[in-house]
Amino acid sequence: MAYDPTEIEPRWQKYWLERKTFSVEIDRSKPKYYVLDMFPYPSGDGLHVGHPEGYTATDIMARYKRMRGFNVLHPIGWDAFGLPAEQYAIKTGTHPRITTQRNVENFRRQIQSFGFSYDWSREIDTTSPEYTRWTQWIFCKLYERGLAYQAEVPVNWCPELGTVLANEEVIDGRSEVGSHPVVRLPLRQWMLRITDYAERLLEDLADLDWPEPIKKMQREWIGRSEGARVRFALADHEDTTIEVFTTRPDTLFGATYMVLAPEHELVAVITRDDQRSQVEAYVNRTQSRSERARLADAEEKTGVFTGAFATNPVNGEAIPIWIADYVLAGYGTGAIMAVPGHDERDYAFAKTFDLPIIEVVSGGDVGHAAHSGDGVAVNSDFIDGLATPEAKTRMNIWLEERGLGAATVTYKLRDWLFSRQRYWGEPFPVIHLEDGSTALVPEDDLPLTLPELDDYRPSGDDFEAPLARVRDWIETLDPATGRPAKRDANTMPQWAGSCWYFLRFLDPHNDNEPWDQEAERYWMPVDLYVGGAEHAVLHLLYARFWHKVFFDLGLVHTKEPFAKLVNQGMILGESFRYYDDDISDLGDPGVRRFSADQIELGEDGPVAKDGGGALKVRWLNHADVVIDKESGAVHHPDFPDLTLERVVEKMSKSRGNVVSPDDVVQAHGADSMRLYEMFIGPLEKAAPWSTEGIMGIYRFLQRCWRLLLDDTSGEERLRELVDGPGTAKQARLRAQTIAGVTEEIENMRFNTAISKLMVLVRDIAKDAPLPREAAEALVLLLAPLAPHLAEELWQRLGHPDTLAYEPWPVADESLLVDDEITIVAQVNGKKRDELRVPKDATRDQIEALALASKRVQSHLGGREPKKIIVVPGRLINIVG
RNA sequence: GCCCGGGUGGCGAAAUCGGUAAACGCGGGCGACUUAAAAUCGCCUGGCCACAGGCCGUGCAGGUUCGAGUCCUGCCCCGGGCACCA
Repeated sequence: MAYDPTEIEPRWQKYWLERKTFSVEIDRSKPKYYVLDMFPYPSGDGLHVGHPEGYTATDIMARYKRMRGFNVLHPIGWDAFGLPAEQYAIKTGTHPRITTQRNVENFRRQIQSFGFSYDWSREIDTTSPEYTRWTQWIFCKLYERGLAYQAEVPVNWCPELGTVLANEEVIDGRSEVGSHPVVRLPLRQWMLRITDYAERLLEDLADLDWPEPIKKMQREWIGRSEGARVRFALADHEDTTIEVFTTRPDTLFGATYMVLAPEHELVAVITRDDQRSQVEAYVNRTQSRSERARLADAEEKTGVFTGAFATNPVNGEAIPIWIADYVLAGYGTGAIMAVPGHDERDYAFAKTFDLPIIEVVSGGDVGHAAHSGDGVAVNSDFIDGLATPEAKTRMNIWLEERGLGAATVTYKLRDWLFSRQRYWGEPFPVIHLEDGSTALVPEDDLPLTLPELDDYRPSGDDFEAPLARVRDWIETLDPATGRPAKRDANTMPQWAGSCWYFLRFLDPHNDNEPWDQEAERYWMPVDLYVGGAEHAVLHLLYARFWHKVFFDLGLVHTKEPFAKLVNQGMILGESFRYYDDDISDLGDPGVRRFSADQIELGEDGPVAKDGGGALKVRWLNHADVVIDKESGAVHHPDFPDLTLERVVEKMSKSRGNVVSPDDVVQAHGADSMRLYEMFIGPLEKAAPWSTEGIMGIYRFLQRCWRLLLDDTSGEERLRELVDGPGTAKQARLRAQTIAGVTEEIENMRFNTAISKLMVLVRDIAKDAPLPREAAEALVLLLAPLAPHLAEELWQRLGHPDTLAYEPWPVADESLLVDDEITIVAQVNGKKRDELRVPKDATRDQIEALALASKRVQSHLGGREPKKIIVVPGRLINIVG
C-alpha cells in the first residue's frame, strides 16, 4: 500500500475526537499558550481554500507549543449572527436559525476534515441563548457605566439592506457589504461611548506585538489632534458665542472669516433675515446630498454667507460667518475659524468667494497658495517673531488667561453606532417606559430571546426594524412598576458577539458569570491571534474597547486582549482572460477575439485598439487552457493564435477560479493541503493557488512515507532502522534540520521550515541506511505541519500513543558546524574561487590559501594586493 | 493627492547582520526502469558569448562601499489603506 491520506486522515481525526486529545484544563505546572483564530462567520458557501491558511498557521503553532511543554488553549466557535442568513430568510422564509445551524454543521465538518487540533469541548455559538445572555449582560454593564446611550444622530441608512450602518461599514458612500447606496438620515439610535477610551486605545497600541501598518491604521482612525478651542463673540448676539477647534491657534490673527457646518445648531439662530432663504436652501441641499456626492466634488467649495459677524478675539475685528459643507458637523465643534493664508481648504474657499487673505506665518507666498507649514509669526502683534511651536504655546496661554479658549485635544474617532434595524441579532435588554426614559431588563430575566417571525423584511419607509411589527413581544410591562412599557425593536450589530468571544472560550459553559476570574487570570491574554487584515480597524478596535471596559470593571487583568497579531495573506485564484466583441452574448460565429495587448481601457470598459469597438471580457479556467511548453505562453484551446493573459486575483464565482477545499482534501489529503498552503510563500503574503504546486507537496509526503516504510512487497513494513544516530553526516544533518526547523517555526516561517524537511528527506538515507534517531526526529518535526501522517508513522515506529505531547527534538549544538567550511575567494569584489578551510582557520591561513589559488592569481594579473578583507567563516576579498 | 506594503528565473519563492543571488518546490529537458504509459529514481535547467573560460544579471537611473537584492537619492509599476478631520 502506498501513502493513502483518505484512509489515514479520518482515522486519526476520529482518534483525536474520541480521546479528546486536545481538551485542556488549567494546569499551573505548565506555561500557558492561547492561540486564536479570528471568529468565523459560517456562511452558506462553506469554506473556500483561503480559510484554512490562517487556521493551519495557528494549528501548527498550537501543536508545536504542546510539544514544547506548553498548556495550549486552541478553541473554535461561530460568529453566527449576521446578514446573509437574514437575507436568505427574507427570500425563502427559512428561519435564520435553521440556515445557521446547517451552515455551522457544514463548517464543523470541513474544519474537522483538516485535522485542526481544536478543543471541541469549548465550541461556542454567538446565537445560542447561553451566549446571547452574556452579550446582553455586557450591554447592561456598558449601560450602567454610562457608556451606552441613545441619540438622534445622522446615520447611514442603507435602503437596500434596510438598516443603519456604522461609519466604518460605509465606504465611499456605499455599504461595505454588497456596495449598496447609503443615505444620511437623522434617527434615534444606540451609541457606545468609545470616544471616552480614545486616548487609552491610542496609548496602549505601543506595547502590542502587531504589524506596524495595522497599528498605524488604528492610530489614524483614532486621529488624535492637538490644538485649541477658541470662543468667538457674536456681533449681534451678546449672550451667544461660537466655539471653534483649531490646530493652529498661532494663526488667529489671520482668521478673516468663520465657517459653520450646515448642521450646526446656531445656524438658524444667527442667520440674518435677508439671508435666511439662501441659507435654508443650502442646508436642505446638503442634507439631501449623499456623502458620496459631497466627496466627489470636494475640489469645488460651496457655501452661503449667514449675514452674521463674529469678533476675532485677538484684534476685535468683525469677521463674516459663512456656512459650508466642507466643515463637518461631527468633528471638533462643527465650526472653524478660517485662515485662508495658511490652510488650503480655507484658501480655496476664500478665492471662490473673494474673502480677504492675510499672511501671518512667513515662509510661503500667500499670493499664490496657502502656506500650511511652520514658519515665523508675522502681522500677529504679541506673537510676532515667534516660531510656530512657540507661537502656538504663547497664544494658548494668552487665550487661557483671558478665558477665551484653552489648549485641547480632539479625536477623529466618533462614538460607535451600535443598533441595527435587523432581526438576526441580539435584542437590546432594555425597555422604554411611558415617561420616555429607559430601564434595563433585570439580570434574572436574561437572555431576552427573539420572537418568531413570519416575515423577516425590514419595515421599509418608516425605518423600523422587523421586530417593531411583533406587537405582543414589543409591548410588555415594567417589572418594577407593572406599568406598560415597550421593548427595543433594534438588535445589536454583528460585532457584539466577536467583541468578547475570546473570553467566553476560557470558560464556555459557565451559567453564573460570563467567564471565571481564575480562568481569565490563567489564560489571558491571547498569545497569538491570526486573521485577515480586513479587520484592522473594525473588530480589533471594538474588541479592544470592550476589553478596556472589562478591565475597568475588574473582569479582566490585562489592558489589552491580543498580545501578538499576525495577518495572513489571501489565497488567490488563477484565471485567464481574453476579449471579444460579442457584447450581447449572441454566439455570433463572426465574432472577433482579442488578446490583452490588442485592447485598451476606454471610459466604459475595454475597447479594441484597432477599431475602438466595445468588448466583453472572457475568462478561462486553468484546466481549460493550453500552455506552450517552450515559451510558457498560454493559448485558447480552440483558437491557438489567441494568447491569454494570466490574472491572479481574489477567488470569486464569477471568475470560475474558486478551489474547494473538500475537493483538495479528497484528492490529496488534508496534510497536503496544509503543507501546500504553508509552502507557497510567507504567511503574510497573498499567493495564488496552483493545482500543480500541491502535487509537489503530495510527492514529498509520499517520500516521507516510503523513507520509513517498505511497500514494494505489497505489505507496507517498517524498514530496518539502524539504532542510534547513524553516520557523522547523518547525525549532523539531523541536528541541522532540528535547529533550522525549530527556528523557522518559532518565527512562523513555515515555507522555509518545510524546505528544510525536504532536504532532510532527500539526503538522510542517501549514502547509508536510515538511523532510528533521524527517523523519529523527522516524524516529530513533521507533526505540527502534517499531523495525520506523522501520527501514523509514529505509531508504526512502535509508539502506542499520540505524539501530540511528545517532547520536541533537541539539536546537538556541537554538530551544527562542519569541521571544514567553504570560503569564497574574491578579487576586487568578484567571486573567483572557493576554498575549503578548517572551521577555525586563522586569517593568515585563509590569506595564504587564497593567494595560492591559481584563479585568484590569474585575476590579480601580477598586481600586488592593496588591501585584503577577511570575513570569518564567509569570504576573503583581495583588492589589487 | 497623502500614507503604508511590494517589484528577484517560465511560475511560487529563498537569501532579513552589507559578504557565494536563485535554497526548496512547480513547470521544462535528458536519461534509467517498463512491451508501453503512469508512477518512481538520477542528472540538467537565469541570459549571452569568442564556451577548460568569460561577460551580464534582483523594476529604472544614479550614489555610498573592498563588496549592494539588502543602505542613500530621484523616478516607474503593482497591491492595500486614508481621503475636506480645521
